[in-house]
Amino acid sequence: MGTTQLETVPEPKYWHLKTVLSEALDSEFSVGEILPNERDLAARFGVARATLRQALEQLELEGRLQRRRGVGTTVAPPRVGVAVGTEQHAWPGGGEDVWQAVDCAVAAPPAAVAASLETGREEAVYTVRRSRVSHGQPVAAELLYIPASSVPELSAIDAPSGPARARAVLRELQRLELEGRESAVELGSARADDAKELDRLPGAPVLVVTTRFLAGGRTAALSVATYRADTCRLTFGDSGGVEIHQDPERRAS
Amino acid sequence: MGTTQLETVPEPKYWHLKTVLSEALDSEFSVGEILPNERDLAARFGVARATLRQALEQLELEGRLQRRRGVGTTVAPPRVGVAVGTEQHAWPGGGEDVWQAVDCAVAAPPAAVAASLETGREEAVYTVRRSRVSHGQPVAAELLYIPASSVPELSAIDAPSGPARARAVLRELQRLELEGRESAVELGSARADDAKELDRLPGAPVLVVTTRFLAGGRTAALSVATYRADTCRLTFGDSGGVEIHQDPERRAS
DNA sequence: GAGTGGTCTAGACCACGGT
DNA sequence: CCGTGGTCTAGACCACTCG
Repeated sequence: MGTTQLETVPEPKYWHLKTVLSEALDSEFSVGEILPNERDLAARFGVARATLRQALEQLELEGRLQRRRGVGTTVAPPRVGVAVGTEQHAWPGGGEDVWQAVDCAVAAPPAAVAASLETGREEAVYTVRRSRVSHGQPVAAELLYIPASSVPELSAIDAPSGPARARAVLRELQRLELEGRESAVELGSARADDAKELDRLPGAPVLVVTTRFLAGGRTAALSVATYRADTCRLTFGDSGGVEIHQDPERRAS
Repeated sequence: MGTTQLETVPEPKYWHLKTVLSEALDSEFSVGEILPNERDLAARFGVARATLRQALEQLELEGRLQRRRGVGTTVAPPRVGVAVGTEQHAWPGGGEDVWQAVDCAVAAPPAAVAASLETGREEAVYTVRRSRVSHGQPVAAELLYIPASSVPELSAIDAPSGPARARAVLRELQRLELEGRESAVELGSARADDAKELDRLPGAPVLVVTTRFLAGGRTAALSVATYRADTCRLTFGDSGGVEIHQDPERRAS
């Protein structure tokens, strides 16, 4: 009996909300501006707070928003482009480096790392922690795994634990002839320790860049770097590392 | 009154759940196996379904699980490595290509694309849709923007709309001398059309690879490719594109 | 039609950051 | 202390897949 089938596609509320908010961000807000709190926003749109939050989560994932507990929700600046994989034939720590050595331990690596390094299961490797800062904000945390066999000249007690030892290991690495590197990027979620260093909550989305450094026909070092997915755009260039200032296409709806 | 402050760090339930489930996946389940449904799992762990879902969401984000409405939750296979940015100096569509041309339209591109192409705001460009399949599964959807000025020999009605015209445009592109390319990777969420092609729901997490093809001192073409973030690991190699069969380090907690 | 995951609600309490 | 976002609950209904 004339059951008018309008509203043909019942688009989810949160999806529609996201679109509306996204347009509002473009036209009515400027970077850094603080949004009304979640309870007010939910009331204003006539939805439950959970639904509103679902929309905000998506916008945060896309780098449009930044939310901080106890503070509020702010409009995020455009993602910062961080160069990865330039200086194709350079060891980590060489030349002027964007990374800062934080610490260095000697320990057995995770199983997957050991397999990639083709070291024994329980064989200890140098584990260098580094952090990367861009525009005053921490953007990445890295763990660099270096088998002792890659730096044979180094004695384990060469320097006191800490940044000094980390730098000593990296310095020693430069002596090898680097034959190439292979990188992979995938989505992950921040472990508790990385999250702390990145000023995010555990579980925050990150881009994990795994790089194998090849020398002497094998993997001489392995880097696992986790970048903040909300604030970073990873750039790979073969054109001399030209900085792209162009805003990438907004992928929102 | 001896308020024993055990449980020192009230780790969120869903986080702990994620860890437990993750270990269970490693030890008690095999790839493709189907998990109990969400209501049963929630009951078994004594949490609300929403909490259980929060844990599952994280695991899906990390590529450990695959959920499909009306079907169930299954254990996902390891992420497939897809090569990006190899054949550094090749145009899209050249040689044996992993991409398949789907369609080609002539339309005004999004503002951000127009800016990157340095074309006029309303200037129409060829917009080629391509899709990429790996191991029988769709892994990426791409939009290739090519200004008419990059393929001057082509007449707009050279071929009927559809794959044939798409291939004609790509063929024409080969005539230019490619000077380099710049790529960037960032996290995004799938638009409705891309989601459909990738067999996912709108909003699903994707890795967006934006590539500028440089010729004649300017951007001759722009590719925006969206890869399924749950199933893909993007590989960048300067060592001849050696396939890495090694499982990357699991970033789960 | 039965069973699955996806959406949505209206509450509650907690952890954190500033005042 | 108050206000913020983060977590959690116990329901309900919807959209989809498949037998």
